[in-house]
Amino acid sequence: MAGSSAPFATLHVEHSSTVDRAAAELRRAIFDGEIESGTPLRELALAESLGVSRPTVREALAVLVAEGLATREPNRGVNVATPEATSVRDVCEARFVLEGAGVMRWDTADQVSRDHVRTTLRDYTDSIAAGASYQELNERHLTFHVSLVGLTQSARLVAMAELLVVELKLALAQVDRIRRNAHDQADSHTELVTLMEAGDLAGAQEFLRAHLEEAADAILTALQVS
Amino acid sequence: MAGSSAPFATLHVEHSSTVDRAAAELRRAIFDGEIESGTPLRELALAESLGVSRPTVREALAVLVAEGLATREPNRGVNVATPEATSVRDVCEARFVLEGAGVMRWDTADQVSRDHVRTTLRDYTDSIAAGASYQELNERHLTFHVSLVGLTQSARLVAMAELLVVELKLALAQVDRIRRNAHDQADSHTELVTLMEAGDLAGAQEFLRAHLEEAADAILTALQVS
DNA sequence: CCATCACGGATTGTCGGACAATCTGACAGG
DNA sequence: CCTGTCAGATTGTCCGACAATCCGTGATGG
Repeated sequence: MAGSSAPFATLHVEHSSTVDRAAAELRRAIFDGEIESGTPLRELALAESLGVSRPTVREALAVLVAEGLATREPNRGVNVATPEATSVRDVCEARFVLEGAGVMRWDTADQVSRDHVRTTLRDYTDSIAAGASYQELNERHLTFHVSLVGLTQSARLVAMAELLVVELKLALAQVDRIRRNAHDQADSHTELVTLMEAGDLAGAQEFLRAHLEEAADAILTALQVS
Repeated sequence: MAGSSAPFATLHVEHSSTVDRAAAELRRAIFDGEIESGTPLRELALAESLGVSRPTVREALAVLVAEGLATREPNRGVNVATPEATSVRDVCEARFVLEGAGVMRWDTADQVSRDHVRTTLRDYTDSIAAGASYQELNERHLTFHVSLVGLTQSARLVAMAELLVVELKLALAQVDRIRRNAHDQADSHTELVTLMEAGDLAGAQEFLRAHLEEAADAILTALQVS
């Protein structure tokens, strides 16, 4: 009515359905450690706790299973997924493929994607400097890694990377002692971007490989201890 | 009871739930072209047609949406997804990242994965020689491409590749004139494996890139015509 | 004593029906 | 032309119910 050809492009209300809210609540409970890994998620009990009906709970559980946060065994219900050593390694390998592909495309990526990488890195380092909470640091850290995948310009690869990150957050929820490493990793990420800016993509990729393997090892040793 | 430590390893009954069967039936109908792209999938009508209840249909539709075969608009139901030009390009790009990563790991992959690539290639060429149906040729062709991703040794990357293939099959269902290219592509695949066996991984990757782009172009022109 | 079988409780898988909220489309009115 | 209203259709969510399946426990028989 008032003007340009595409007005209000940035406006939208979040149309959260009950299922979405239930799934979000379960996700939060898992990431916050309120529900231990391996816990069976009984439909009836959840329906009572969440104040929704059993069909709604079933749909929410289906979402969690699709995300890899929980596993369904036929006729035996849904349990919170337990991160295995093999799956941590697998996630690490998959992340290297996706993020490494992004790194190698630094030169051919568009300006927006590169700026996004710089922005997420600065957000991360700022959060460290501000002494943010463990939760927020993790969030920013992983957001930066996903932004690397964005350099491939492929929405589907980014979506896949986000799925991997969800699984990683599940593993991290088991071992929150990882928080100690947050500071050490900060410089590491800055150096990664510096390498890319300098045009040394192969070096950056090798750097990324080492970084991811180190992270996987840290998680694995922490998992073994607990 | 009778013998070795791991008997009956290859035995298993298919524990198909009603939801799985309903989803499979819908998938088949979509791939066979019985349901055109963009068709709304009404829950009540499907429940009657499939002879199952509406909640079951809802779950099956959720599966299809998660696979990317259909899209859900809140309060407006689910429609069969329509392959856009951008999504075809995106799938192509994502496939190149995944399959290319597999190609580059030919040397470091284990024997089983390499043999799997050889097997799927032979199955494909055999099917061509035997003059198999269009459906079967497509199936074998895409199975070969997924086996390339298997060279990364990452189960998650393979799962992602299979998701991409599902979306590609949706696009192919719209343009079955692609079948003409089946023969032309056969040699192309054999040459790809030959390059890898010879150790020219970079060449193989470049070959793959050209192959995928060519396929994407073929689909896109076919889509534009229709 | 040990292996097998039978049984009860608990949980899931599936079903039918029901109602409110929302969207679509058409129609009347300014 | 734009706005407001209404009826019909469809989805989102809920409730209650039942069969099928799985688990652990205890009885049975060799």
